[in-house]
Amino acid sequence: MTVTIYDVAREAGVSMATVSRVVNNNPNVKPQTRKKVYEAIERLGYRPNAVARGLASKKTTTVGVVIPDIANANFAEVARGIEDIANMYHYNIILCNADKRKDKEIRVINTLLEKQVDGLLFMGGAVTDEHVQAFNTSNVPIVLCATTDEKGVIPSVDINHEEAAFDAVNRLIAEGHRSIAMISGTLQDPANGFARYHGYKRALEQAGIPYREEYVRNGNYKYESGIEATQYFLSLPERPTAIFAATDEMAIGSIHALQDNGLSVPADVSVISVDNSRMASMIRPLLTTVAQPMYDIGAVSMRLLTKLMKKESVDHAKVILPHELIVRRSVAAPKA
Amino acid sequence: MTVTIYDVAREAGVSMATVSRVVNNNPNVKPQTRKKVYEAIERLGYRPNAVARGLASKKTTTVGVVIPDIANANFAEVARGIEDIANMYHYNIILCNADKRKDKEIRVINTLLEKQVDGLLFMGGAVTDEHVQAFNTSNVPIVLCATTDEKGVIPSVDINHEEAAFDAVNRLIAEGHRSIAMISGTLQDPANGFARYHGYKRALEQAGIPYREEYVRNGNYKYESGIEATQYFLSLPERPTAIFAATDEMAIGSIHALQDNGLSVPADVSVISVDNSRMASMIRPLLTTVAQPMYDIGAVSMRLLTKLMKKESVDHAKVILPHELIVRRSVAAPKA
DNA sequence: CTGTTAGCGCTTTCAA
DNA sequence: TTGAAAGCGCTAACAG
Repeated sequence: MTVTIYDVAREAGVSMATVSRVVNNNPNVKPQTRKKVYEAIERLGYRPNAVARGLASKKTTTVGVVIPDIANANFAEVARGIEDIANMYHYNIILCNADKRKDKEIRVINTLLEKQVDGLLFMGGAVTDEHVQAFNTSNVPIVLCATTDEKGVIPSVDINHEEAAFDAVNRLIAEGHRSIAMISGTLQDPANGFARYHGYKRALEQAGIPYREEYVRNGNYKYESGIEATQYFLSLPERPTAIFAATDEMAIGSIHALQDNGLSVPADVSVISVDNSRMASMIRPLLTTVAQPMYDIGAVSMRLLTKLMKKESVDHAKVILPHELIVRRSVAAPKA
Repeated sequence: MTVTIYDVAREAGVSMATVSRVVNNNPNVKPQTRKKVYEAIERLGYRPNAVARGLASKKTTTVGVVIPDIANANFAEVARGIEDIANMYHYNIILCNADKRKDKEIRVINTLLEKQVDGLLFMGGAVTDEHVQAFNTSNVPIVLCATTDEKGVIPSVDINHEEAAFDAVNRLIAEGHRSIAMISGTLQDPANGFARYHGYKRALEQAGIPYREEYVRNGNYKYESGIEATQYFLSLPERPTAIFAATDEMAIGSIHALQDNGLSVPADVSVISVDNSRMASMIRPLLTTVAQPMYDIGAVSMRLLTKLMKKESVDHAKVILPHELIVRRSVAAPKA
């Protein structure tokens, strides 16, 4: 039924070993022999069985990727970065959604390891001891992608979320704002949530602006929660002159809530966020936001993983990619 | 180093076969024996090797997915549908981006087949004879996802793009519009491009509205091309009262181009499209658009594939999922 | 209910 | 430069 390396060997009048050498581009084969083998392969329509190869060689040229949700634009962008570089190094990707749920994360880590992936790329929620423990049940290299572990023991590539938020809020302060509200993510989320909230607080502190409880509202990263939070801010006796949203989507919700209430952005209220998603340049006014290099996070972490898999030495196993403030039109000085 | 089924067998004082039975939940094992085996597994930290299992059983519980671009929101949504159902049936997904480029598509189909996937889900550009030929080099079931082959021989799940476009344009006509422009995709693309263009033409025809060359402008699905096309329409001596865009993104570009030119949507010009992406409800005015059930396309095609992989009989191997017009606020009657 | 025994298709020493 | 042979870790008859 299926043609194997053995069939090719017989057809070409050589041994299996030689066919194997040809298929794997081993230079120690006489050109003439090589030609014979190629012809036999062609004639028989031979296709190497990667599973058998994997068993024999203990390498699958496959890496596992655990991702919170591939339908999320940010993660999809990371995934694309991963795949492009993987491709370049002839690796394939097994993709598993885990929705930032610890049990699911642990489970997929294990099935990925069962599949004998050569390496693992992990994006998720907090990286707990339990995760680390799961990682340690095997020797395959791991890199954390767009997250870090608290202990800082696992290689990772990420941006500095705290600093990104800090920069965004500082921009508002530089413009003259003193009444700055924040639409945050869930504070349980270490990266998008907690760190950004802290950046906000630090910026306020540094500028000597008192922190006000009622100026912080938790959202769920989504458009609707941006609307909801903004409506709440508008109901306050003293409404903020600027709003910092932890994500573009919430910022857009905020802008629309403002506009739907007859307010103008940025004339009446300024809005800033972090992400720089496609949508940031697809609304009016164009959104000022801090760009996160999602594609690069994926690409760099995959590149790092290839090095780890080849046991190459790696100088810094913790890489922080730079973010950048993209100034567009949603921020202006507060009204006098 | 690594603990194998053999080690477990020895530790538990049974044969490999018995361990295998336990691991695979074969009911023919005395509960007591089962318990002994589980304990040995626990003690040794045994983790089955899926590669070895794959070689022996000729099943990898892995399916290959070729996708144009995971960073594209529509495809990412499909991918999520696929993954969820795959998960449910205990399959894993190997994901390959192929950018709708035939050479890349053929290449990844082959590497996926080398990896001995149990099934293949294909999303891409046109499905040519060359594709079919590549599919036929193996016996693994294939299903086309959000595409169809011209010959109609391969199982597939998709929506009726022509009809979706037809419905959208009809809505405009029902509203009283007679000057309807279209921002199309590239006509080489069978689904999003050509079919939607045809739906547009057919709707016009049926309503007895003459087709006008200058009212059709090719875009590339992106926001910017929606802007560009709309600016062109506005430069026409007789400008259209309504615009049909082949994608939401182009529609949003169109709306902004209109607004940036001081026109109001829908008071001055109506805009309609197809996709119903998240963004459709994240702009002002809210976009009227035909919803494509992307997640379901993924889910249903994966479900179909599981049946094919189990050699279950399948009544209809060509499934067309229903689309639906989502009426929001970007369409109104033309000015008198 | 359990064990024995062949492979699955390939890579990889080791010799020649 | 080539071949022989021993596995890689597991499943799947088959026998008992």
